[in-house]
Amino acid sequence: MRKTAAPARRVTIVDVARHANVSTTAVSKVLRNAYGASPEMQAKVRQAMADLGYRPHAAARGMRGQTYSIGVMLPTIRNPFFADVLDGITELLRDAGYQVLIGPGCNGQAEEARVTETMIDHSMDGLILVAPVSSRQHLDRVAGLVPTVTVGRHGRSASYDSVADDDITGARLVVDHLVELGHRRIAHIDHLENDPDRLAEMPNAVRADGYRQAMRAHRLDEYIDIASTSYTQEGGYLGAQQLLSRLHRPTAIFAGADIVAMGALQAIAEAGLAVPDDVAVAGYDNTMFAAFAPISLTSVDQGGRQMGRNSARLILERIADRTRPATHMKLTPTLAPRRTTVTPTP
Amino acid sequence: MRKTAAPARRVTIVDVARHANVSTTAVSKVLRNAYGASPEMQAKVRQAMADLGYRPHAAARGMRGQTYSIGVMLPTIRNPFFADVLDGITELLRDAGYQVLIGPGCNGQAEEARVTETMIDHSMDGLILVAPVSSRQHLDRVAGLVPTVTVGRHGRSASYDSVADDDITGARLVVDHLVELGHRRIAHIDHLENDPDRLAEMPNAVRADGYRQAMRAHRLDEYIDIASTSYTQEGGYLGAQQLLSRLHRPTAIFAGADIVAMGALQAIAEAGLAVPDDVAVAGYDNTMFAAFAPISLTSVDQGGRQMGRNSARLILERIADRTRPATHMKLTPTLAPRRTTVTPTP
DNA sequence: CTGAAAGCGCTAACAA
DNA sequence: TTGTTAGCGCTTTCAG
Repeated sequence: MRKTAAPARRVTIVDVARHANVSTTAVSKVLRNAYGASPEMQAKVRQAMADLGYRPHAAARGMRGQTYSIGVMLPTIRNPFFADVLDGITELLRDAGYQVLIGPGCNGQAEEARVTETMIDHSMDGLILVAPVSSRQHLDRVAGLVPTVTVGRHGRSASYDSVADDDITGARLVVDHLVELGHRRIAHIDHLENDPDRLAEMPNAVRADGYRQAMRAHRLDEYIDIASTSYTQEGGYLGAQQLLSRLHRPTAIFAGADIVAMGALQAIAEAGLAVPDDVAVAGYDNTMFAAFAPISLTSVDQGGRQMGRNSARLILERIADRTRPATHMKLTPTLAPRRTTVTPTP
Repeated sequence: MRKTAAPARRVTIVDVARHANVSTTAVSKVLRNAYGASPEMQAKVRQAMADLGYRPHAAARGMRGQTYSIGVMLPTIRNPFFADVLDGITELLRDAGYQVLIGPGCNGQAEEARVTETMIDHSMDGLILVAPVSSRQHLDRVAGLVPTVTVGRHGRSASYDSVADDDITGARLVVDHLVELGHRRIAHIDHLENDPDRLAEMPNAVRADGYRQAMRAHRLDEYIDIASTSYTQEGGYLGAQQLLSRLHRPTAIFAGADIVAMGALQAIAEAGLAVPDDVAVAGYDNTMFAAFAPISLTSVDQGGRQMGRNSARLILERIADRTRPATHMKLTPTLAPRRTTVTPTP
């Protein structure tokens, strides 16, 4: 009764064609909804596909045409903000009949190159790169090989589309809010950045710039104080420790991301200080954890889900028309004030 | 000067072969470190590959041989526990020269089937399925097509390997701990499960069983109380609300996962109750957020990273030998007691 | 509207 | 040890 250990040959278009008494070309056409297949033929072929449980082999399709799959690179899956972005992406692509595969967390250019190459090697039809740290040169090379969209990053390249948040405004929202509450010693925790490209294009760098601009606008130049660590929980912890050990410690800390604020809160708690009375804290991204009651973190909402949806739309457009000029979207953030800056009035 | 919009043809083994004055077979052999290539030939070919910036086309390789890539399916990227598992997986596979692609969050069997099919369609060499909810039938079918390892799930199939946590022991650790602290009304928040397969195999169901067993062992049968919602933050929130509205409300809540405990803490805070004095809380997974000071959640550590590493090792073994008998590993968890159950003695 | 045939980049038999 | 050849499953000319 049982087949031998032979790994169960796949159903191919040849099988479908035979079953439906048509040519493989016909099957291929139906599969792609291509022009040149009568309704009867369509019906016959679809029936045969259903009967045989046929599934197109993406790898094989990729050798000549499209694979109908999109690669998404996320910097890390530990930052819940990226989950929001991903939700937006999959929501839209799923409905469009595209499959989504994710490249795993990466730190630095080498890792990113590995991930992008892997996706190209798998003949993905398009790439969505979330907050990539690679050089413009690398991004342009990738975009030359496959339609590409960046999310979060600010550069306006001619070879790929982008969706970004207006981080200057986002930082200003936080500083304005804190100043209004009476703070002057407002410090910032940043993701350390040296590369000149990234200094101009990465969201963290732009946020730091926005912070500086806003402080100056309030004539608080002398209180500008940035701890450069990294956009991780540990980075926030170490950054806050630095800031708290200043001769005059800040009364408010603006962390560049919610996950950074998490670490900062940890350091503040360990130092025996109270939030927001001793030190107020604000984050960025308005993730689930910011809204989480025991934390209740003031944060900037950049609409991650919407950014994801937009990037998906852009990649589909670019796949449809590779020659259309690059589109660059910039979304306006809003502030969600919570308990880490505002003491609730009873 | 510039090339036309032609999408830059890829470097293939034909190019490499021509450049090195050898056959394509020779190049293929070098690429695979296969037997039958002299050192000089190896050197020549490798040089040519470097000169031309050659990269193997995974999709094409997949049509005849291996793609050297593994698909990892995660139930969701919102649960930080899965990040630990993923870290263990990538750490090991990267060193083994394998690429890793991740299937995006899925809820329910239909979504899981989509993801597994997608990975099979991309000719992945192996699949690591983390806490899959699919039927055994589906898993066996998948495992028949491609080497497969499950993580977290308990069933001992003959067709795929598995790595699981001893969830019975884990639940007992929590109950013992709470009983020792004087608790009797210990309630549990579970992930609702109806399917008989999953009732026996899913970690959540086994944890609930372990909870019941441990309560009975302490002669606390009458206090057994389970709120069945889901393993999400919202599930924890709703589950805790249910439990807190009981006529006699529990003095301790054992949440089936840290992320569930997060939601429970939110509900408790909103109810104006204190942790751990009014209600003690324990979670499962010992994620970063359990260790996070403002939360400081008592939790069971099942060693996610180690589970990931083990699953990666198993998949490599199975790729190397498809006929070897299935291996099933079970790891023993430990308890990490923290402030949500134990008031620090000053 | 339909189908035969060539070929995508690679690997696996087989021959030399 | 090396090279020749025939596909893998699909799409794409190009005839019918």
